[in-house]
Amino acid sequence: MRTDFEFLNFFEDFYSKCSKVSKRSFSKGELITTYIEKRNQMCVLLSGTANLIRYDFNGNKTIIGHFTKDDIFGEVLYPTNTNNELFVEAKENCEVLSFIYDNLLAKCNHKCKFHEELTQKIPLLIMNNTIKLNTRIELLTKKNIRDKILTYFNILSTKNLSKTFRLPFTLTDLADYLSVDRSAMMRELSHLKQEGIIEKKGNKITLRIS
Amino acid sequence: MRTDFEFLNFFEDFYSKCSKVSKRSFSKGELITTYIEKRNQMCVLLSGTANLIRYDFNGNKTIIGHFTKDDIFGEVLYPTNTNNELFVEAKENCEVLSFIYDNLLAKCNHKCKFHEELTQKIPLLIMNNTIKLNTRIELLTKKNIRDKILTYFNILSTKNLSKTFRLPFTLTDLADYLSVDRSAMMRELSHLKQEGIIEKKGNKITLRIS
DNA sequence: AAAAATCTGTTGCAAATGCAACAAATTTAT
DNA sequence: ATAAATTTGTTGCATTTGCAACAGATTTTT
Repeated sequence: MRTDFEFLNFFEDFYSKCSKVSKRSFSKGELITTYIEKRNQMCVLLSGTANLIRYDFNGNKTIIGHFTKDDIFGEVLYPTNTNNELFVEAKENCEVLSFIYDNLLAKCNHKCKFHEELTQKIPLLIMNNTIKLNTRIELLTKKNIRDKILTYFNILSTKNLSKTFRLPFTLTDLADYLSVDRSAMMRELSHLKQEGIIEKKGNKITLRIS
Repeated sequence: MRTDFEFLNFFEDFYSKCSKVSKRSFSKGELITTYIEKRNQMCVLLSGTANLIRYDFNGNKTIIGHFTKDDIFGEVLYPTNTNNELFVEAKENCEVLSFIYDNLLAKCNHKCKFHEELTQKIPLLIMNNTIKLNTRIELLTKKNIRDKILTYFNILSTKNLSKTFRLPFTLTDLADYLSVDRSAMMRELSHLKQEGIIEKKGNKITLRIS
């Protein structure tokens, strides 16, 4: 459970007072929203985890995004010029705030405090989202699996101020996140272990060489 | 030259009136900024093009980002937890607006109109940036070069409302953008031409099959 | 507590990709 | 107008990767 951004907690208290924002709960496996309709929807994930999933023409499933607390998603953040079908699916039970972005920016007829605060916080939310996207791009642009893994581990290590850290993903999800074949990633992890570059016990990793 | 976002033109008129924002010009090849210092800098590219470049431990150069008019960049948008050296380099002559993000949000002591408008427009700028990043991620998560190329061409085709469109990159830059080896991409382009899926004359591409 | 589902770990093999190196074409600088 | 630099296009080869198919371990559900 992440605790680095607590600023969203006020949602709990105020959400019911604003007519332009709705809060809903979803059970594991449920469809939260699609990116098919063009309506400028934006969502904020208050709790739980969810995946942004793409099914391409061959029916291949890819996890393009993985959302946790305080993450934003919704078709307003996504270009409409791709022909894919995009779905957001609850991976665990979720609470989700959703609204139409343009409506939110227009002034709320109730002048509610919640509305005002949410509007103010949106840039920060988008900013955090941007940082996440940039991180992901940095990883995805690495040319081989080894570099993707090591770069990602370095990021976790730096974040945790320690050479030892806990993986926030299952290995299956990690392969999706790095957009590589799982077995190929496992093979590379084995090599890294054999070469003494990393140690791995359960989901605890230790970097032996920076 | 892009014309889809004209809202930044007002910068020309007002920038000199706000002490918190500076405007500078850079010649082709010049270093615009680095992402090394932590100071929450944000920049807006008013004209020209620039690249975000990473040099990794091996000295390999990768273009992680390509900026055109109205794009934003700066270390405030980028996580500080990677050990890379990141530079923004002018690819053509550029005009760049730069400011410290936190300072901008604090009220300008001159209450200038420019400051107010810029602050208001920032969410939109970040939003457009997010859309670009999401597009890039969608491309980068494709498993092979052919899919990356075809998806990218589909996006251009949809944007242009035509099966024929002009490549906004040189092929060398396109390979960087898709993060694949240039010669491997050229090989795949040849196959696509041979199979009649695309036609290519200069930088004009025509899709024969959607 | 048992059954079902998911995740981890491994391997052989075919296909895709990156790398290196080069020549021709095109663009930019002098 | 010529020289220099960059881009395009191609190929052979070694390496990396994805795919398929398992078995065992772990987690979740009933």
